[in-house]
Amino acid sequence: MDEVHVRTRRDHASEVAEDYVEAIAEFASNYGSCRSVDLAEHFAVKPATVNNTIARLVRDGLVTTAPYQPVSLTAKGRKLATKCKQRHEVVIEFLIAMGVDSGTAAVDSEGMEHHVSKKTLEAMKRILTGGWPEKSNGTTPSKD
Amino acid sequence: MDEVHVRTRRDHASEVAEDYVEAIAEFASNYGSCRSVDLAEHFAVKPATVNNTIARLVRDGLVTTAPYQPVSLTAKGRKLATKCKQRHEVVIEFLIAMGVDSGTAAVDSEGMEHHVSKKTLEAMKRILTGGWPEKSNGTTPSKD
DNA sequence: GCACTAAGTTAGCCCAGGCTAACTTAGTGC
DNA sequence: GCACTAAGTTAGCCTGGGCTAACTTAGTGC
Repeated sequence: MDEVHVRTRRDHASEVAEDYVEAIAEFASNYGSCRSVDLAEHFAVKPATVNNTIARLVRDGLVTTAPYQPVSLTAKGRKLATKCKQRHEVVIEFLIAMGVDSGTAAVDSEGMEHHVSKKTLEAMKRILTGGWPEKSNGTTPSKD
Repeated sequence: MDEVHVRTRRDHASEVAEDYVEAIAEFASNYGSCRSVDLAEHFAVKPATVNNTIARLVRDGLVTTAPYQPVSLTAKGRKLATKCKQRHEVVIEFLIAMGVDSGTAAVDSEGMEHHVSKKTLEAMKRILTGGWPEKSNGTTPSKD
């Protein structure tokens, strides 16, 4: 299955976009709006880099902005942000439940979340609410 | 903690290198040697791309090669390959133990493994051998 | 030993995502 | 209302990791 790597590369491409919309939503909800400088600080990158990235997000229909104006999410961007935030929270919670300290959980989840498929996410939720699967009760061989 | 993102970006940079040394070790052990065409097929990329990547690996002291010759790992490369392989195996095994089907586990692990820290890996091993942590038995606040 | 094929190489291109340096704009103080 | 500062923008550069197209090399058949 070399398609595996194709998929992984595809996930990769949208990572920064996902991180940005998530952060933008966070700033908007905490401070009413999200400025470039907020994002630059949050991601530890330079303002010019933020500008670059925002341009791509605009191109991809995830955010809107105007010169010297804060950025805001489109409906599409908001939807993605919500999805990412929920996924991120589940992953962190899961790591902590595994016994990982919260600092490590924060770092690891940041990288991992983008590669956690819907199915794996469901498994995490299942375990968080219902506990670890008793023995091998089937592994329900789903068709991919 | 915006250092989080710095770390994630750093992990990122070495992902391809890790995947390559792992694959090279695999081919070497299965077929005695590893050719460019093997890697191209395995990662679903073009031969020219493999060449590019190999050049970086040589630069970074992970592999050695000569024109029209198979590539082989340096000691450093072998060490990295071993580490990655073990980590990869633990992650897959863990996902499957979680109740994720093996196809999904293969894909997800491919992306996730590079972001799984030593501590999270230890937690996975602990759970695989000793079971899910009963209640919150401390979370042993390690000092990062 | 020559031709053909498969493998590998080289050059030149693209995009993502970083950077610096230099500039412009907006907002505040006085 | 002007000056200063903080924020944002623009241009130009770099690396990683992809690509195509055209070439070279190695190995095989006959």
